[in-house]
Amino acid sequence: MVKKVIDNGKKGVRYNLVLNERAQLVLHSIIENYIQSSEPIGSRTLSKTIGITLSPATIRNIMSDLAELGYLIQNHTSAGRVPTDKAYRFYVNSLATPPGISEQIKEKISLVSNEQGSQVEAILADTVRMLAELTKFACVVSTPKASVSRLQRIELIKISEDRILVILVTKAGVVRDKIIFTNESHTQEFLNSVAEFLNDKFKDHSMQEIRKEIHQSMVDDRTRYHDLLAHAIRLGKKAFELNQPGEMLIDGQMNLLLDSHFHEQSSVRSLIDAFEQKSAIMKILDDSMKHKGVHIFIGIENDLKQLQDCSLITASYRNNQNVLGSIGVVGPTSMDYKRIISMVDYTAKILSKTITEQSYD
Amino acid sequence: MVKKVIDNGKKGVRYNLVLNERAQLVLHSIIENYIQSSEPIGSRTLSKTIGITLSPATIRNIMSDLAELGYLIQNHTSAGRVPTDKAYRFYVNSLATPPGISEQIKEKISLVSNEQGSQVEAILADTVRMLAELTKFACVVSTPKASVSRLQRIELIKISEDRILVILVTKAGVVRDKIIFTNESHTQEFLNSVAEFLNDKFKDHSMQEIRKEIHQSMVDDRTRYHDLLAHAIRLGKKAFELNQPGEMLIDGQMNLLLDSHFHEQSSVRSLIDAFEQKSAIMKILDDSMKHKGVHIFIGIENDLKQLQDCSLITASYRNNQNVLGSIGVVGPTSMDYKRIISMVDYTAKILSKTITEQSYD
DNA sequence: ATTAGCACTAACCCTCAATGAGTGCTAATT
DNA sequence: AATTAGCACTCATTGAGGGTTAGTGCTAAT
Repeated sequence: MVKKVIDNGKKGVRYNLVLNERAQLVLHSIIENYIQSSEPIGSRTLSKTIGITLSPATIRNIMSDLAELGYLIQNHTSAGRVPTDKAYRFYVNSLATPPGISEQIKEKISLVSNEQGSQVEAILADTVRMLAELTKFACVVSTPKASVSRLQRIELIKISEDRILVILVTKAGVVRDKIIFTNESHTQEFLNSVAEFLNDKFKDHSMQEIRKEIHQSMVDDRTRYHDLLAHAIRLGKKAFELNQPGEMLIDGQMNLLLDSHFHEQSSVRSLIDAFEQKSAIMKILDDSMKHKGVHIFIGIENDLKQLQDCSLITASYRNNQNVLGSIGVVGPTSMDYKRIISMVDYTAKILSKTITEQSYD
Repeated sequence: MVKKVIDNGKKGVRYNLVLNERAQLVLHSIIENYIQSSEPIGSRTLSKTIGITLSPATIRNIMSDLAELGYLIQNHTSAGRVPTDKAYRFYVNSLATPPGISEQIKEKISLVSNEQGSQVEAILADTVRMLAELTKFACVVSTPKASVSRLQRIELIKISEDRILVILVTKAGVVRDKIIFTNESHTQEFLNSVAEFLNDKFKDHSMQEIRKEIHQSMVDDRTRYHDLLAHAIRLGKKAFELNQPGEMLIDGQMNLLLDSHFHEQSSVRSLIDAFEQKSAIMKILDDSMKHKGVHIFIGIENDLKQLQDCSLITASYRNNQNVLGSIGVVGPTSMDYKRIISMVDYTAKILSKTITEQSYD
């Protein structure tokens, strides 16, 4: 029978990582209580709500040890204790991944964007809005990465003497348009042949590949002697240039401002800035695309300073070809992890399903 | 010499609309003070800041009358007075329209979206963001109305057996894409001829006109005997169907939440809802498109309940053909009208200029 | 018609004491 | 040896009392 909060099997080495079962139970209970109430948890309260019979005094001792180990902190001497980021990390690690989810919520998530023929962007917008409404936190989703998307079709439309509208349709169903400028004037017929050429050559290739291949062609001697080819390559280079830095949709930022956890903190302003700049959050979403399943970033685990009072729950979505992007929730570190994790996980799955059906294959 | 606050030239008829000059001056001064300080204005304070020499007692009398006429209210007996919506209406009506604007601000506004070849949506997004930053309030802009835009070009792209991607480019430079479903499968070549036909027939027509003409054609007997024509009309009907309900871009909502005027009120939640629904605000923007110049909606003048603690300043923007949409600022009723009006006015002008240059003509 | 004077009001701020939830420590109990 | 009861202590929170202040409305004097 284990007897101390810390029990690594060796005497003398006191501050180690392993908590005995009872300590784990206490910590678990404190965290769940705190998630519910958002108020510091005292030993008396806990001794009532915790399952087993344990006097306040005993709990105090355990809590004291947990505090020493960095799982809990006190705001002041005579206050209850509050979980630290380390505690939340312990908590989410101990959760079965992903936790269950009620049928009711499942249905709400599934009902989003069942309109036939919706564009991908619209699906994403609907999804992120739904998730924000459901979680009452801020939600973000990155649009399908241009570099990994495969070309379905390219169109070139002459809109003035020196401007050409380029339309790129990817297999994932994303339509991107941009305007490129030319020095020489082309007829629409000529542009059609160029587009046809590019379609033939690059259909099903990823944007990344296409850019590489175009670069290759440009150093290729043959290009210089073939008029259509030369023009196609020149225009193609401009058309496939990565100028879309990858978009991100945000919804429910307001929820954060109304949330009591942020309402009183001065960090609100900087949090907003983080959202407005987008790039930093985008980076987190990008990173999480590389891994499978749900990702969790708790407080200080976030590189970004402004997010160190928040937790991020992310999950990637995909079609049957590629991982396309990821979706995430930003909330206070004391969020209801079970609930949010399961929602994000399920939403990502439904989103993947919807987008796969929508893909042009 | 006028002797009473109210002076309409007739004795006995006391509560009328005309304020004498001194009363106007007092009211004006109260409003400008309040806009500056956001704190109730007392007679003592005012007697110091107001230009002419006037004892607090006299001012008290005038203020009392103004209160009776509904220009001022007191939160409690021993507090200073605060302007009502009616007062702000008086104030903005008395302003030279539009007030001047500093060169520094002009420059900031002009610097937005000077990137060559930006898409209209990008220009609008940049503009609304700039305006939000400048005003520190929430800003909205409606994207060019589809119905009045003139067709520059239509493209039909086959993306699967039963799906066609429609790309509409308007003269104003807006690119819209949507997917339509067909029962029968067409080759890309056929779609090209259909698109060519539609381009020939409808280029430079407004979407509204096009829909009408298509409707006409469908009841026309000839259509039935001409295969290409019949298909073109059938596909065209779907392609030009108005499914884009008119978009709206919002920025700086956060500014409102951080604004002290809203921070403490319970109306925050409903204000956010108003923004999320969009439709109500969209309607206001649409209405303001019909009139020229800057439009001002103060507090209760807004039909929408949730906006009755706000004022809206809007102005329409246009290219050299049509009024396209409008841009607006949403802030507290006690906003600095001079500043905001001039900013909105100037921004709308710059936006019109930029978009006109961008138009495909 | 204007102003000075005065009584009155209500918010705001400060202090102070009581309350209560919570702790840490020690000694008694199991 | 672990657990618990008891107790002294801490500190945020609350509410009452009192002074201060900015402001009003009314009346009488100018």
